[in-house]
Amino acid sequence: MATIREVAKVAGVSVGSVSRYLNGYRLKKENMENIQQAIEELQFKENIIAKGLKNKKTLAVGVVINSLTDVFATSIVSYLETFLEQNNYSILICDYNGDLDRLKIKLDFLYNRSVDGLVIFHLEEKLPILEKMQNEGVFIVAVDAPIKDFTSDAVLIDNYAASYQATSKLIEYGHKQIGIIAGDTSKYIGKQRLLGYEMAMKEHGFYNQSFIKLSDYTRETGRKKTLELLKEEHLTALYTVNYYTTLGAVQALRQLKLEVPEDISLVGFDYFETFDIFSPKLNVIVQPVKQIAEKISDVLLRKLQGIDIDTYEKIELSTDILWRESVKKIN
Amino acid sequence: MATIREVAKVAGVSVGSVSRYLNGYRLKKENMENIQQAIEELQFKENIIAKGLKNKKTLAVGVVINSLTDVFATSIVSYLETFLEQNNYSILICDYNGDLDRLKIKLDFLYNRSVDGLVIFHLEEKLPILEKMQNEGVFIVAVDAPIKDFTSDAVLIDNYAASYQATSKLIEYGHKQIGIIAGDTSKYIGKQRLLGYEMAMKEHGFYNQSFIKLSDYTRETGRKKTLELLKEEHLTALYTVNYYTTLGAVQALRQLKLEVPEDISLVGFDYFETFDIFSPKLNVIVQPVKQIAEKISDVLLRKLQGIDIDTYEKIELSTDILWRESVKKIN
DNA sequence: CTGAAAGCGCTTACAG
DNA sequence: CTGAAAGCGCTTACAG
Repeated sequence: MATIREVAKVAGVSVGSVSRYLNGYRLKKENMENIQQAIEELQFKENIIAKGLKNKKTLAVGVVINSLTDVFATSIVSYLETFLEQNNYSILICDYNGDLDRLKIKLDFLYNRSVDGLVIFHLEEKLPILEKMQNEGVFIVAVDAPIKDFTSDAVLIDNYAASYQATSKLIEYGHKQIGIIAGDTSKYIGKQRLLGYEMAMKEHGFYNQSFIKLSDYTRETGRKKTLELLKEEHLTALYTVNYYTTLGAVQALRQLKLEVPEDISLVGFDYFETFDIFSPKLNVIVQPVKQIAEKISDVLLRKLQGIDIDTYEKIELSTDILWRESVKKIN
Repeated sequence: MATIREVAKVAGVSVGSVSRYLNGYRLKKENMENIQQAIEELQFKENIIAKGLKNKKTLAVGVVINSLTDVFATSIVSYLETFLEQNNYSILICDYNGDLDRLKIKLDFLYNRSVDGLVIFHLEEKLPILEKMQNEGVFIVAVDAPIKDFTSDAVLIDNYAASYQATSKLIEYGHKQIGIIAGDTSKYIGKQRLLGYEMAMKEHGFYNQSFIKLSDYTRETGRKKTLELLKEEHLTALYTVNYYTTLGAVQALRQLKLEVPEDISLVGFDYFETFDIFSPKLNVIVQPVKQIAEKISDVLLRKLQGIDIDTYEKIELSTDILWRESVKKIN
């Protein structure tokens, strides 16, 4: 727990010189060597707190996700943590489990912690605290969905194109009766994912409103809506718009003793290893998790370094589709 | 971004008084009111960094888990984050994905951040950095497994009893040929979970070494080992010692077209919602996730408040068993 | 290139 | 109960 002051004494220089050395300035060669030696001798570790007090920087980034048990979000956070750590930024993580009041508490908490940056997942409504933070110089990156009426950097995927492609591909395979278990279409992601499907269906004249069920991204609702939809309509294919909905659909198909792809084809969203216990292997839209994390950290680190501070980027990444065994060609 | 100094000026008192007020000391009633008013007027927010510099406290706790996509660990962290946040502590989260070098880097990072506490999951080998941190006053809590030759608080579950109970229950149901896909038995958890099984089997004279396969907690190895085991031995029941191994076993049984529980009974470890897409519903050992988080934060917060600083607790929580449809009674 | 000094926003022992 | 002052461990404009 030596301080810069002790290092200075041992090295025979002033504290200012030690500070400069630590911050990469060039000193007289001899001084640099002496300082380095003193640092090692004393096992000096710089005090990030004290540094932060002067610099008005905490080297901390708040990350807010809905749930820490959401594998999609945490797999992004996992990469992000590594990238930021490599740049000496730590992550303060918070989740709020869909409770808006808790979200506000957590944001207040991060505000009080004076984080330098904030990464916020799937939030669409602007909150006053966000503006306050932004005004005080906190860089905010929205992930998954842009925040309405709020200018910030955003890293998104092209949800519309993802759905459009998946649906088109099903159509290519001869399907016309394609159902969708959509998400909350009052929100950005849900809307985009539904629109892409609708566009593809309309282009081929297959659009039918009764093929559409709205759900809430949970497994259980996904399961119920799938059961409902299949009771009402005869479908040859089904498209489910997120991981948990896909799980629910799989469960429903099993309850109905429908075989995939013999009885019905299935395309899901978001790949996770767990899916591979299903046979046949599901066809799924894959989000570029690592790339998303890279973009978030790129955008954020640039700003944190003071580069292009007042231009905002909205980055939209394309998705991939893992085409395996759960879709059958029909005529 | 008002400071204590400005508040003092507006309230007509000294900075010391404002500081005392903020820290809960009683002042003259009038002064307290003036200070409170000034705080609101100026929207004063205390600077945790500056506070930390004086107090030598960061109000931050490092949390190290193997993988941010491990739902078991993150569900504990989710509770933990809430409990700590309520006490004004933030969580710095790190994962290392099984890479010991990365683990060391992350621990160094947390050391440099001067965290006040450290929660470290499933680490068994002591590392020099841990001793260094402990010597400098960082409170360390081991979760999942105790750290060998290292004295710290620990929050564990009774793995031995969990296995013993599960196996005994299978025996009660008439099973004698009970296989186990165990974990890494060179490690604490793997060993304990195997020992409990062995003890139950031995007590009834059913022990047979060929019923045992060692695995590595991954789905894929779990799958392979299950296939091997069932090719070699005729079993009426199988016990799998963690979540991912259980997933692998389910997959293997499916490949072999074995029905649960008609053809073979199955007991798994760790309950997660995902399991419920399987029919029949699996019988699983359940760890008390929320309680684990509570104990971690209790132990840690006490120490952080300076209570019982030099006694260490090893808390072993009992598990529960969710007994549902995947075990058949036989005679 | 480098030292002396002021200051970041707090806390707290000291004196009254 | 409270003010003045020193100090936590750094950074940096200023002067040389």
